[in-house]
Amino acid sequence: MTLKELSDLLGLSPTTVSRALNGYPEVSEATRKKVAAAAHAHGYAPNTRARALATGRAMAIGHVIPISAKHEMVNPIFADFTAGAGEVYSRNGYDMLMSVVSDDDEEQAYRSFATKRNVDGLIIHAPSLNDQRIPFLNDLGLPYVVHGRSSNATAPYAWVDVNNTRAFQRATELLLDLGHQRIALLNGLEHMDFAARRRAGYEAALASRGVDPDPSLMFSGEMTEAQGHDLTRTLLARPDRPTAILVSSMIMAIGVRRGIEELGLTLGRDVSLITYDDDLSYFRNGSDIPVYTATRSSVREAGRRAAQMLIDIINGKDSPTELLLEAELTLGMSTGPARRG
Amino acid sequence: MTLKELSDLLGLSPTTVSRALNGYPEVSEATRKKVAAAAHAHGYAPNTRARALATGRAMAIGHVIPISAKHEMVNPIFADFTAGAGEVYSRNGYDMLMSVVSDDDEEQAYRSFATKRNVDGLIIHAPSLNDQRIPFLNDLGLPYVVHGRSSNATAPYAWVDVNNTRAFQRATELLLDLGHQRIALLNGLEHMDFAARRRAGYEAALASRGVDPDPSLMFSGEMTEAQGHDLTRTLLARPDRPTAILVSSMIMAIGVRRGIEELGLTLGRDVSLITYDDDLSYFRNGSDIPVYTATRSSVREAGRRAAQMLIDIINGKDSPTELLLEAELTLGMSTGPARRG
DNA sequence: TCACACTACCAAACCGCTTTGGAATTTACG
DNA sequence: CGTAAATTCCAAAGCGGTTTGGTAGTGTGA
Repeated sequence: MTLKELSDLLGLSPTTVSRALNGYPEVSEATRKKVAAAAHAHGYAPNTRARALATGRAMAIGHVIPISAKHEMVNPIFADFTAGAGEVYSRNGYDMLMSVVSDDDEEQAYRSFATKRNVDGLIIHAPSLNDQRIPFLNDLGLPYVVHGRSSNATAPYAWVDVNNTRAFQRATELLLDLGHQRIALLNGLEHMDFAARRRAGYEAALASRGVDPDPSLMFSGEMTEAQGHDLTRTLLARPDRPTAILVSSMIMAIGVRRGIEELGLTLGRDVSLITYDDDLSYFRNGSDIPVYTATRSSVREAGRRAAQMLIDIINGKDSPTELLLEAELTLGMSTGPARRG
Repeated sequence: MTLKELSDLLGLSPTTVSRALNGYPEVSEATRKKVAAAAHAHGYAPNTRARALATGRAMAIGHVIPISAKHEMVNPIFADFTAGAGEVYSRNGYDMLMSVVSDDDEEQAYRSFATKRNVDGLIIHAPSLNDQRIPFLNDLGLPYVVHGRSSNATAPYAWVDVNNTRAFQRATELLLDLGHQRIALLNGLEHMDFAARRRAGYEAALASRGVDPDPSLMFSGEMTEAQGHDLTRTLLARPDRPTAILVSSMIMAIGVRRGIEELGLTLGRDVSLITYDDDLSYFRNGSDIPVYTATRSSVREAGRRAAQMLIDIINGKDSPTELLLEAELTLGMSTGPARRG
């Protein structure tokens, strides 16, 4: 069913039918009703491609999912972020276009979106400290929103981020309040912006209490379960082992827990643990009392906010283009007072 | 840069330029070279929307991500499946269109894809035993491939699936070989096809050894960590507690492990555990020796195969439209001989 | 009654590409 | 050399919508 067929059926011109369906005022209420009814009855919906060509708007947003070439790893938060963004898109009539590329080819993917003109905007994930995509995209002229920030960026850009510094500062302070002095940090890769900020928060808390940071307690790497386990085993084998561990991801925390329990130690009693929790839908942190004490922030909500921000930008609304979400610190069973050595 | 601009620049007609770029024979090698060079130099790529309109092909595949309205849960395997499929799509010039919908609205989402004509095919996830989407999509006339199968479907359909029955049969046999008699099954929701097949495999193995299945050891529900933990606690509190547990998902297995260890028991010694492992990139099962004994199959590879199958169907190749992948059974540290009561 | 402003509709151009149906030029052959 | 067959290119017609620039028809005020 095309517009022309529908208009022939109604004895109207395509112009009028189009206007009726798109809510233009130059059409009487009576015919608008008739048109709407007929469209519904015959299951007519405008062909996206034709409409996009005529309006110059693709009504689609592009997400580039980079895959670490080395580790073939997909960031586990994409699914939930995407779900949040997707809600907003469909509510606003936008499609979501995903492009899965090896992280070497990422720039090419953006360029291709731009020249092929099949999206109206982009969401950028996982920015590094000095992310080259930002100047690149500023040149490209396609609107975009970054999920996260890039500390060293010089030009302005739109972003939605969590206050990673504050979150880790508060978590560290809680551990210090509980009497912990040797606190290990299992962080993400430190060229990533979020990881650098988390470390800054951790160090700030230590500094404010006059505790010297011990570089041998600080790690950064891929946030996998195995990594969490292995690092924990190494850490706890030391004579001067830490009494608390601060972890950048729930998945890694699970590995930490495994390491702790393999040694016959009890989480929350022998070793305290606070983790960052992205509130992933398939990995809720306990049912009633959280298993892990955690700084929590919904990545799904971040997806919703970023999507809305991007749509606003595309539509020329001058709403704020920077949004800092606070993480909440929820007490679970993985923290307790430091035990006297 | 449009085709017309490029052709003006070259002093050629749009026709010739289009043909040169698309590899049609009616153009001399010399001009083809010239055109290709100019296109590259000016960064020209055809406007997807216009091309789609002209050719009648969207060059895009739709994925509908249903979100459980009740639990707001995103299936964690989507990310990896998507990554696999995405690789194949981009290699073949296809885009991937995602639509996130509450599972009540799923049919509407397919219909919308069909009437708006913005995809050439669909991938269907998580089929139930008697999935209504199959007859619905057969009527709709949009090619599709199902990730999984629907046992009660009457009409034929294209699918890529893992041999769930065989996988769970072998896993159960291994436990029986180790002397376990009371084996619990923590399964997914049993209206889902994969869960029903896994149970069938489990029951077949028990039957072949003359072990009576005990319905009180069989559970089905959402495969979350919390669920795994809670069920395990309940099971192990029983006087006639099972000596082994068979679990349908790695994430659930982590909860099972937590439950076991909270009771001061040791995994692989006091209680054996085999899990289904989808080989998720962010949750590799141990580094050298797997933590869990598992029936493993790469959901990423399934994504690749399903995508290729769909593209073949769209292009009218008559390659096979049914693909059954076998899971491998890998030994980890979570299984051991049954201990004498 | 006439000019003027609305209202309700429509014809045709356009978005940027592909493709059909020639037309012009070159090559091949008797 | 003349003609048939290739070769190489192009004009124009779609694809299915939106949008510009009208034109009838109705209502208002002088």
